[in-house]
Amino acid sequence: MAEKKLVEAITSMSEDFAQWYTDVVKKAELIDYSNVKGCMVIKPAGYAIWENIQKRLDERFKATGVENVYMPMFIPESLLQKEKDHVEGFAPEVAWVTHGGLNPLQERMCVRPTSETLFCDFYKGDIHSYRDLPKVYNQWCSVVRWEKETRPFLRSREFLWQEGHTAHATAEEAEERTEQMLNVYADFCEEVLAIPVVKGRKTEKEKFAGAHATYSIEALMHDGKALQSGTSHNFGDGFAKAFGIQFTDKDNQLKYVHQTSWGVSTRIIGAIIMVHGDDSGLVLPPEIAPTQVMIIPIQQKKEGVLDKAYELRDKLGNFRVKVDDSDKSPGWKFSEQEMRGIPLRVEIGPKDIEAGKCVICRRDTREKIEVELSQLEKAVEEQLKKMQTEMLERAKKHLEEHTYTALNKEEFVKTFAEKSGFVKAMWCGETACEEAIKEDMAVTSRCIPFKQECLSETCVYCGKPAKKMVYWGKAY
RNA sequence: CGGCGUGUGGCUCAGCUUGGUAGAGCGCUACGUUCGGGACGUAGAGGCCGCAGGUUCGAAUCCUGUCACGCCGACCA
Repeated sequence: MAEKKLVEAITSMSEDFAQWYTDVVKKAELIDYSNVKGCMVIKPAGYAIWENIQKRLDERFKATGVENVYMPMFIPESLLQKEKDHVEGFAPEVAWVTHGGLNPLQERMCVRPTSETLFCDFYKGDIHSYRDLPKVYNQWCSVVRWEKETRPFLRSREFLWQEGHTAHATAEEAEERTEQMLNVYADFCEEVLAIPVVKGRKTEKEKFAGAHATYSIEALMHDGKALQSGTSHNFGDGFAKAFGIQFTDKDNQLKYVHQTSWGVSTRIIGAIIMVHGDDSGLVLPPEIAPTQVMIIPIQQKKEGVLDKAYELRDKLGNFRVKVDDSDKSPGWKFSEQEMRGIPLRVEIGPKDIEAGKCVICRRDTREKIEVELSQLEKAVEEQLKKMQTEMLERAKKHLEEHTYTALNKEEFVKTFAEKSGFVKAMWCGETACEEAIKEDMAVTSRCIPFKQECLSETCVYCGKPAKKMVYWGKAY
């Protein structure tokens, strides 16, 4: 695809990827910076994407029996401290509320960085019998983590997400749910967002504070950096024991529940931008695009042009379609549509009307096609479908082409020095070795993929006997 | 938390070295001509120069302090 730079205001990706990202986020009007450091205003164009993500994910959740609830946003300090690893993991980045109005609180409360403790506290009182299980709750909310370095969507001090929290009678059922939700995320990413992901398990070092096991989906951005795009945790009965969540089972024995939690955040919007975007701006997969088709009238003041544009809009009622009837020039509108990543553009002017045709143009390839007006609906449907499919294919190709293998330390170091992407390599399974790799190469383990391969018998870094194949990478 | 950088109309910035009536481009408003890849003309509106002290006859400019934001690291969804 020819990457002709059409919009001056957007820095090209190859020149400065970080600046490109910021430019796109701003020019596509997804967000604005706010007066609170690290907190962003999500503007209509950005929020509409999130609403679609919510809608499409929520329907997939519900299909697996999930019910939505809402928990308080404050967590008393004593509650946060109940699970040791958990509090150690989150304490450095929580925001504290110390006053109610003018009076100091008896006990300070943090603004939830995540809600495990609240769900546990609730489940303790709500679960008594095996008949009360499983609990498969989810909430859509915002959480606060006092990050030091922030970036729009990728890392902000307050962000929107969903967090599912479940309680089960058996360890097997909890494990099943953990994997089920990871698959829901992975399928959603591929089918709706056109983002291929690597599914796997996190190492001990990278797993969630308090979890027995953490699974994640890892996506590869255009610059070769990895982005953890969704996580699913199996808590075993660790939290249950810390919080005393017990039930009487069928065999009249008192048992602890087994829990899971899983989440996807607005960070995924960052993934959409960095996987699909180009030098002209955002490129949205048709499935998730708030506006799928923008109709741009040419010479709109000429009689009949706008009427025709509105007529086409009504005819395309099955799609999310808009007419840009502002009095900007057509060229302006083209650029605007491209920066915003609207998948399809329909150009309609006097010449077209006379010929009974119009021009449609795909955002990703910029391919222009002349279409008979009578065939427009069909053509739009076809092009949107095709675009969705090809976007996934392109992203898959990028992922494959930027996934390397390394058999020994020399190759490992060399690959990361010369390339950017995932490197598959064997690992001994020791945290000390993983830490040394990070220290030495600024590379972290992304996951231990479910699809294991045996590349060699020894650890790529320390040479000890290898236990697992791991995806390594530089991460956001 | 360390390193770097920036605060001047809505936006991007010039002016600061060497103190002397606040500037440009874009955007905005009105009217007209335009319209197939960011059109043009004419007229207009809009700024106690981040904040607080200080030096000076006089501070956007010099000094001190402070706040905020951005980028790069370490830490994290």
